[in-house]
Amino acid sequence: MALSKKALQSVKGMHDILPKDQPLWEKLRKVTRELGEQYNFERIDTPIVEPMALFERTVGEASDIVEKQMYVLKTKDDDSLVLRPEATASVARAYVEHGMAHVPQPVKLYYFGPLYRHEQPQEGRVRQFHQAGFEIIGGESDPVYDAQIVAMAYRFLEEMKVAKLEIRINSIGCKQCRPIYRKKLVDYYKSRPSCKTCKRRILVNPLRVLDCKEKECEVTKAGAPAMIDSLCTLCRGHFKLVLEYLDELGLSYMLDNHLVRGLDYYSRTVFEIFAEGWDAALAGGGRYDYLLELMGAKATPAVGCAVGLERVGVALTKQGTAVTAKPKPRVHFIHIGDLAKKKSLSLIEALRRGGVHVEESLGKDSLKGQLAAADKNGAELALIFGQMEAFEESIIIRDLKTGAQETVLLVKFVEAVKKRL
RNA sequence: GUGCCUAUAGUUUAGUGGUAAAACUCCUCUCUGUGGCAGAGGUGUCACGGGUUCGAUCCCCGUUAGGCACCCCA
Repeated sequence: MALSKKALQSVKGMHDILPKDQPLWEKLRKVTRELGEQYNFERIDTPIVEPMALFERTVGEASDIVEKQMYVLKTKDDDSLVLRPEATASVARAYVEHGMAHVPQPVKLYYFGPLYRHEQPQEGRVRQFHQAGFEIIGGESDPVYDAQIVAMAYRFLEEMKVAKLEIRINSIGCKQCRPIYRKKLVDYYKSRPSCKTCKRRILVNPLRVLDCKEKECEVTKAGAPAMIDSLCTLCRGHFKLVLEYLDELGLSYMLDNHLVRGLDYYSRTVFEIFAEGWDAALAGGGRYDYLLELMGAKATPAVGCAVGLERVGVALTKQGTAVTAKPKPRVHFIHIGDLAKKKSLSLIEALRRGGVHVEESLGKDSLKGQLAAADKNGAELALIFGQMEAFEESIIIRDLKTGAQETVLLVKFVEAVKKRL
């Protein structure tokens, strides 16, 4: 029985990465790997499925991710598993589980893989999406790591040739100063006009009012107290150093005291990187000194970033600099007749072993058809091997541009082909 | 989860209340000894389900998917 239409379609918000998209993804993988190696990070791959509790605790019960975006799986044992909605918690889990606190600190790890969130798809937002991320776990809560992480995220986008980047950065303080700020903000909002959503937000997750884009909130938001003025001495000093290190690295940034981020585990530094003209963050990250503690492990400072890979692709397309396919094969092997076809296999094999990128059309038998295929593939040379050549132990090399052709002996034809490329 | 818009061939699109068309692509043939050309043919349950109608690809409703925005986030 034929499958239904729906069964023949990828599920909503999850897409095939087709051959034509592969050059982009190959480059993304390459940049991830190279950057990881350059900065002395080690690769880690964690399972796509994790216990649900891992994210409930760490990302935040009130966050959208946990409230409504997780793909939850019930197992036969009645465990609740989820398709991971983000990777930082998984990496931190691995750090704890494998006792990485007992190797030289900090531990630097990078990953590349898919994440799952049940959201409404739109530009730059799909349900299965990919991130490359870099995490520094352990050691001190040293601002130099924050700066390095920002630099890496920036470098990543630079290496991918995304133009006109803008770093927005903020500090959201620590356990000591954030509650004080939160109270200030709540008090401030109580007596002022704001939109419906913000009236709710101010009760549930006050910091989020700073993200609001409603007209009603504009004036109130503009006059709202800034976190940066409420930072405690330690956090202020920390943030100041982060900025100084960024200056030292020659990275320009924009202070954005409305930048808060949605996940509970962030503390102090938070940042996002945008490409001009598109209001979607291409990369983001920050410090998460409380994450391991939230997991019930020993409090351990950490900082990290993630790059939204689909978004990098969208940004490149918008900027007209999409990554394009590699050049096509340049040599096309053509056979004529059954005897030649049989012998062709080992000749093609010899070319491949010799490092020549050769394409064939062994499935076609007509000479014209094969030449047409060679032409279509943009080959520069055609190698023509027929009955006569098989007897003479030779092969014809035809230049497809000029039409010039010449017969060479098989004993040295691989070299002859190479010479002409 | 909400709102608006959209759905015709592999792709980009036209079109009509009387069951479809163009361009490009792909496949086959003309064509087992020389390509780009040409000619001929082929590739569609007009997204799915229901309703109105003598008749629906077209009008109406629902579903699904896609796009955009909200929300949120990478």
